[in-house]
Amino acid sequence: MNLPPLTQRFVLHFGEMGSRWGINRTVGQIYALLYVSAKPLNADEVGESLGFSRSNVSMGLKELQSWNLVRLIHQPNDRREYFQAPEDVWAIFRTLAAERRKREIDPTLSMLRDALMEQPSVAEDIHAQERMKQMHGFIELMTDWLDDVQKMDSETLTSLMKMGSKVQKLLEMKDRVKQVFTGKPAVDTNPALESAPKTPGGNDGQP
Amino acid sequence: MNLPPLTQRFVLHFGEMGSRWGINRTVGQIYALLYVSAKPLNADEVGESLGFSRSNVSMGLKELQSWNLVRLIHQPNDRREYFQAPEDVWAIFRTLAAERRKREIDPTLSMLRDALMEQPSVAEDIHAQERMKQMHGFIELMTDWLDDVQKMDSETLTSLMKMGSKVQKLLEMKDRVKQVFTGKPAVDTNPALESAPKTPGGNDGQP
DNA sequence: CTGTGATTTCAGATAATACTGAAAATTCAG
DNA sequence: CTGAATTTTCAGTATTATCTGAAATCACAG
Repeated sequence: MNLPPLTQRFVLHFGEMGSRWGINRTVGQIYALLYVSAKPLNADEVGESLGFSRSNVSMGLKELQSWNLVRLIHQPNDRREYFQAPEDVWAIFRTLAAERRKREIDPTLSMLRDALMEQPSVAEDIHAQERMKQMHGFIELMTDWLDDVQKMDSETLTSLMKMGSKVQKLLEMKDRVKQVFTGKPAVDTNPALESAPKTPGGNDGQP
Repeated sequence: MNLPPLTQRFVLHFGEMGSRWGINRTVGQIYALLYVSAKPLNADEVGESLGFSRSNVSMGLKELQSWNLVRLIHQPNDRREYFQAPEDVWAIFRTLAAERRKREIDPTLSMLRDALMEQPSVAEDIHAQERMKQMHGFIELMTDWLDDVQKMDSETLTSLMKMGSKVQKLLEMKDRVKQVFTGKPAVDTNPALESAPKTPGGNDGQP
């Protein structure tokens, strides 16, 4: 491996972290290299740079393509395939979230759905099914929310995230505004929202 | 393995998914079993139920403890250690998020921080460092947001998530309210991000 | 078509992980 | 203390995943 120092550090780190992220070293390093590279690379260049066999690179790139994490392009007058990683970090995150969800969440969701349709035959399974129901509800809440926010554009999401927990204050504000219009405390589908410290009548005593 | 049908399906599924989630089959199955179990189990019961050797169970439980995913308790008049998985799915999620972050994100963040302090020595590294800067900024945005959000209680979070992308509407509303105070339209290159505290009358919701 | 360059496949080699049983260490009642 | 019950460690084995080189397949200019 003969890479400039910063690039090398980045690449090696991704290789090592790979195991924790559920990808292998090769794939991690290839992605890292493509991510920091200023120009698209072909498979030989990747193999050369990282010291992997040509076939290993081929499999790694195939894996990355199956994750939609690299784009395949062609240079004029060159039959070889060139690869690049998309630049926009938000786009990368969206892709990653979608793919991981497809592989790591959806199968579980579907298994849980099936299990919840069954009639438990023994006492232990009654409790087990109740637990699965809780898990199912939670995962569905999370994935539905993710679907929703993934529709928003990156700038809006950035703004929201920078607000952090201040969105809570906005909710309270919304609530107060609503009261002005309706003349009575808002009774939303979301009871928790009413636990605002400023809400005139209904402080139910929080921690 | 001799488990009631629903429990068995759940356990086997977690075992298989384990590889995708970066844990091994044993650990996945043990956790699944504890999760659906109505009562705490000791290591022998776990091993018996799942058909694992006693030592394998011991290592699996150790792993789960290092993730803070199981709680160790004692029964009166019984020297054996019993294990249970916390019930609250939100609490489980918070633990999982915290642990995964510690293992899978923080090391990368720290590597990126280091790399950004260096002076690139060759042209390629200048570009590479710029890419690392983008990645670092994004990850920091996400983790800071997560820190913020993790402080909120589960009910509030549930409400927010059920709103989904409707929070966007709130932002717009906030913006209009601000116009009333400042007498001029908000800068719209970044419509949502008026979080700058410099706006004279516009309290954007400080703690 | 044909031949060359490029890519993929795959059987076997290598490396990494998971699992077990036996032995060591720990815990605690008596 | 002692010793039985319980848990942990660890060396060896089994299993699984990764990687390679050679051969097969594919793509396309001529």
